[in-house]
Amino acid sequence: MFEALADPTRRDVVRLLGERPHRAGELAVAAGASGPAMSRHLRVLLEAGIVEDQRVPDDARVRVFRLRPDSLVAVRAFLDQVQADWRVQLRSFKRHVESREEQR
Amino acid sequence: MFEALADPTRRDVVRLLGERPHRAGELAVAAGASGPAMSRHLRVLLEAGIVEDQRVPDDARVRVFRLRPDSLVAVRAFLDQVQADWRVQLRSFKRHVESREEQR
DNA sequence: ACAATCGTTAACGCCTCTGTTAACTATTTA
DNA sequence: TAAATAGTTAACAGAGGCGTTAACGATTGT
Repeated sequence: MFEALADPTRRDVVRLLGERPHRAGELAVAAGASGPAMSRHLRVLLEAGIVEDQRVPDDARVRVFRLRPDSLVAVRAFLDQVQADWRVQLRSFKRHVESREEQR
Repeated sequence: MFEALADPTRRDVVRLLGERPHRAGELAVAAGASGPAMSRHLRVLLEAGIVEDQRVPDDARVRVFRLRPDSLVAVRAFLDQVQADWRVQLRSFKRHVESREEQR
């Protein structure tokens, strides 16, 4: 998940697929990567469940990739948990300061 | 940013620091990492701006690390942008389908 | 002064990730 | 049938990430 998004080229792909579905070759050009390189990036994203592919009926050579937006919830969940904990931490720190002030 | 969070040990550290500040040694034990390994993980997180450190006045040997929760906004911004684009995409797809249905 | 503690840095080896070139499969077109 | 197109796979090399052990610097306690 995070590992899959660690690569800048793959983040570009995710951004591009956020806008609209793309074919493999389009992604390679748009992201400035070679064919083979893009192919492996796409496999990583597929295995991470971040994208899905589909062959178009007209031309069975091309693969169209699209985003699976629900897949990013895991990343968001991580952030949510950390920041929720942080708020609890802040609250207890605030209590601590206030109790010290009462002692004056 | 994403690179810093790509490592599971570092994500553990971020989770732990979400709960409360920790000393370097505590983090090493809690995350099951050796001292030197943790030291370098912490440097990565520092350089990514995800954590900050502070030496305690009582004992100048220990370093206390705490989270900088505002630093994670960049990650959240990435997700927000992608998912906002996705919603636009969905909307235009819906229009497309509806216009096809009108043709029947 | 001496020993113990906290944490970092250095040097090494290993493994994984990434890109490139070349070859290959499958499909479409001339 | 032959050539062109879309994309993947294979084999190689380079670079960087990660962990370990050993040594080090700084601080604290006896």
